[in-house]
Amino acid sequence: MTSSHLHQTRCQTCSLSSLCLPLSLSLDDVEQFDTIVRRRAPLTRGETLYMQGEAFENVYAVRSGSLKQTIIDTDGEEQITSFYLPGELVGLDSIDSAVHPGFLTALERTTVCEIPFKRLESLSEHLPELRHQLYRCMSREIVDDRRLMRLLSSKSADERLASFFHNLSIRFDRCGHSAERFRLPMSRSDIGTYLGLAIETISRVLGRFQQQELLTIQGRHVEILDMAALKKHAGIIAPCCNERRRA
Amino acid sequence: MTSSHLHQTRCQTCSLSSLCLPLSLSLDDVEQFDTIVRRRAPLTRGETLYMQGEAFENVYAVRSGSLKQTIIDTDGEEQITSFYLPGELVGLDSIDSAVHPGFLTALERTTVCEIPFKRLESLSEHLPELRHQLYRCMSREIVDDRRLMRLLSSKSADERLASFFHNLSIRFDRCGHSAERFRLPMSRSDIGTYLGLAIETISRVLGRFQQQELLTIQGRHVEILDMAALKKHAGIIAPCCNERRRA
DNA sequence: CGACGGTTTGAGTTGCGTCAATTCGTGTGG
DNA sequence: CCACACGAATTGACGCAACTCAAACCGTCG
Repeated sequence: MTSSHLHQTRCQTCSLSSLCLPLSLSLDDVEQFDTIVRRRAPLTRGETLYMQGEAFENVYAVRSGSLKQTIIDTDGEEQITSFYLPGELVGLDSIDSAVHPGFLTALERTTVCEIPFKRLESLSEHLPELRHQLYRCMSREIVDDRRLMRLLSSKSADERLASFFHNLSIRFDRCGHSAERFRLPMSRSDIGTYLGLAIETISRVLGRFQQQELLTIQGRHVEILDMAALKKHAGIIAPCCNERRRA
Repeated sequence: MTSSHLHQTRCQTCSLSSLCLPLSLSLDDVEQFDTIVRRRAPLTRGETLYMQGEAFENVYAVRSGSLKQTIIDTDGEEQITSFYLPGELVGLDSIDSAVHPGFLTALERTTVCEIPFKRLESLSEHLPELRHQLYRCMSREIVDDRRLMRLLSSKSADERLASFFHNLSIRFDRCGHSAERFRLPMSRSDIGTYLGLAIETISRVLGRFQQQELLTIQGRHVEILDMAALKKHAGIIAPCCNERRRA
């Protein structure tokens, strides 16, 4: 039956476990961890995992697909603050206020693991590695946000987009896709909102990138032709943060 | 003698303890916590607490004064990613890579408490409240960074500065200063780098704010005359995040 | 008093946003 | 199966907010 099917998958056999919270846990510990994880039915494109203002109960690990976080400001403007790919942890920004600061929406068919935060917290009492991993995840999120801040505060449209694609490439690579060819899960408009650029600017810059033969892009299919040049265009280089992570 | 003087101050008697990590600890627990905290000699204006690339060992709680974090990008450009005021925790972004991502520099005479992270982590094993407080601090830092991202990605110079002053006002208020009158610890140039604006723009906008009688500013002395109007100018309103925090 | 950061003010330039029109792509219904 | 419709993406023309460069001003410290 369906519900048992949903519970079949386990951390022990998950291909993403080397990216996810169980990262540095022993087999025994992973087994303990696995018991508090709930598998959810897949979300379809556009479906929301939670709403802005909703009470915070769980964090989520992305298994497949992708999501975006959208925050609606007091002035009613919509902003995208982050995208989440497989192996990444969603909801860490909700701990402080115990309320979700934004909407979490699936960009495509997406499966996530639901992890009740209270139980995660208690479990972390006896698993120092898990605790450390949690601290690291949150710390990394801060570092990544700071990188985006620097991008937004002083970089040109070209640099922002080059950095964006370079960053995506690294993250797709890490979760088992190709670093050179991938399908964009988000629309141009999403990219624009995220990078603080008008959709028309996105379009123009991508046109330029194709002329310069940095990459090709048709619809949502991207192929990066000259990674080195893309990196150079980016200015702020993501790998300096990302290499270390793997260590 | 001096060194004993430095160790005199204790968390139990610190006026900031209600903002800081010991926030929700019992008296006994605060005492335990206090034993791992090291008081340092004050930093003078311009002195660095740590350098970019240095190994991460400690986090720091600001007791008095203020600091800025500066990151030098691969392209050599200098960016200020955050300011830290009394009661705030510094260094949480260094956990992931175990290396400080930027320089931490005192903006004025500043005292900090040094907290060895390894010992903090072990201590947190037996103090659930401390653990939770740490998670909250990190989560809050993410939320605050996201707010700045939204500011940078789509707000005008006026909105950025209004939001900046409003935010400062709240934070000064929280650590015991006046919300309406305070001394800016940072230069206009620092503000510009932080908000992604040219120093000339800062100057012009502040001129405009004075004409509109939102505030007066001479040198570094600020007086906010019309908090409500300032808030309205800000668009993104900080308090929505900050009110919750106190709950 | 003169020198030197830090700040303000002015004039000219430009990257990107806005508006508007066109094209492309995909799904729908006759 | 084609025609139509609708949203997503592109392209072009134009304006403006903020940047850059340059000069003047200010406070402070030797």
